[in-house]
Amino acid sequence: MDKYQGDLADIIRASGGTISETLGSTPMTSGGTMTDSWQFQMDPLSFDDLGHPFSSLRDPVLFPLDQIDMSGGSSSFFSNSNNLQSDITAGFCGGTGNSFIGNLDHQHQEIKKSNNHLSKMHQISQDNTNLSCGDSQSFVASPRLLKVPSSTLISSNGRMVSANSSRPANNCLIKSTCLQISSPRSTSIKRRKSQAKKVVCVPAPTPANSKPTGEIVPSDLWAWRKYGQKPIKGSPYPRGYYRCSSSKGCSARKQVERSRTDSNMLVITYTSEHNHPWPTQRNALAGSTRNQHASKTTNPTSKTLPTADSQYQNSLDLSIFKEEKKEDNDIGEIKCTSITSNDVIDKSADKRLTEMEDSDQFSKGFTPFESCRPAFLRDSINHIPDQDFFSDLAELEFD
DNA sequence: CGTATTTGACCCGCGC
DNA sequence: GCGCGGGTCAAATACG
Repeated sequence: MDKYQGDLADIIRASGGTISETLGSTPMTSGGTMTDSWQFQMDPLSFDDLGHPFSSLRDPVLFPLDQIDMSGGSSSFFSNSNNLQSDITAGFCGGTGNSFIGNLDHQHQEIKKSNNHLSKMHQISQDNTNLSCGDSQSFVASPRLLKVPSSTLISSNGRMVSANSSRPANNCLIKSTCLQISSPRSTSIKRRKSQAKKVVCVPAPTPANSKPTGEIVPSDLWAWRKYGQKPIKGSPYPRGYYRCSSSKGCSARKQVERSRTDSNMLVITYTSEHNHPWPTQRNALAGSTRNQHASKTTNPTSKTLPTADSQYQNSLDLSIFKEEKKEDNDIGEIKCTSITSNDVIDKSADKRLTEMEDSDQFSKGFTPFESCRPAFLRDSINHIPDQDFFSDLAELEFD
């Protein structure tokens, strides 16, 4: 394979993270379905710094992908190979220093290359338009699966989010984010293509009254305002366009669409970064109040449908994922315990966290999110790649 | 009245 | 250059 050299100014960052759950202790196989795999109704962004959609981008952590089988279905996650020669996409995940990553055949292999995450990467290309989270061949078999090795409190919207408490979680798998780095050839690519993007896949919240084509969008800490919707060729589902409404002039945007192959999955693409601090809880809920109300009063056939954020937020549970056991060579199981639920959505995240910290749960071994977040992620967020980082990256050879 | 959503029109990148 | 498709704009509308 040719040698690709990245350019610092030519880096396109695209990442996403999600969490899935295996069925019991049985690892997912390439023949599995995402429907079976995804049980958590949580915002994958929670693994960022309390929901910052781009926080992971500040410091991409690159995993050696030589342990990952990128053949067959794995690579089909990025199914468009038109840009194979020009784009380098390096997968990376968050986790502890001794994280586990890889496809199903390797997920128990330990990767200990903290000193050189760039040792090897696998070149793949990405075309957001072809993302198909629900495609078992493309996503379940994706190598971007990471077990969470440490106790993890999942947070979203500045709140604690949870999995469906009716079904205890066992092993939690985090689909890693991706770092897409273009080659010098792509410097000529127009702005639209070179925008930083972060693509995440999440299970589509499905309130009882939602429609199959629903517009239920998992919320994050930011306030979003919908400014457009377009039908997408080849997809039965429209794509919604949202921009940040927390701050005037913020260029952050996101697109939400349903997976073409699994309507239970949502593909959310974040573009641009927020240019302002975290919104307050009140701001974060801006726009949802009306819709929450509307969802209760509006005729289902009404032209104005309730937004997804409000409905989804209503269904959020507050949960803690506790590491059940941990072995030297394995990460053990992570158990999900639901603590609170619907009645807390109007409280601030801080208050919730405080309540949780004061509860007996913590005294019995649960830890708050900030402290139990995988150290690997913590460190990565606090560390900004320096020039050497990218120099090393540029000198990588891919075969 | 302020804010959010809807939706057709328009703009623009991109392939042919 | 042309047409397609995706992204954005902005007027109309809905709602509190």
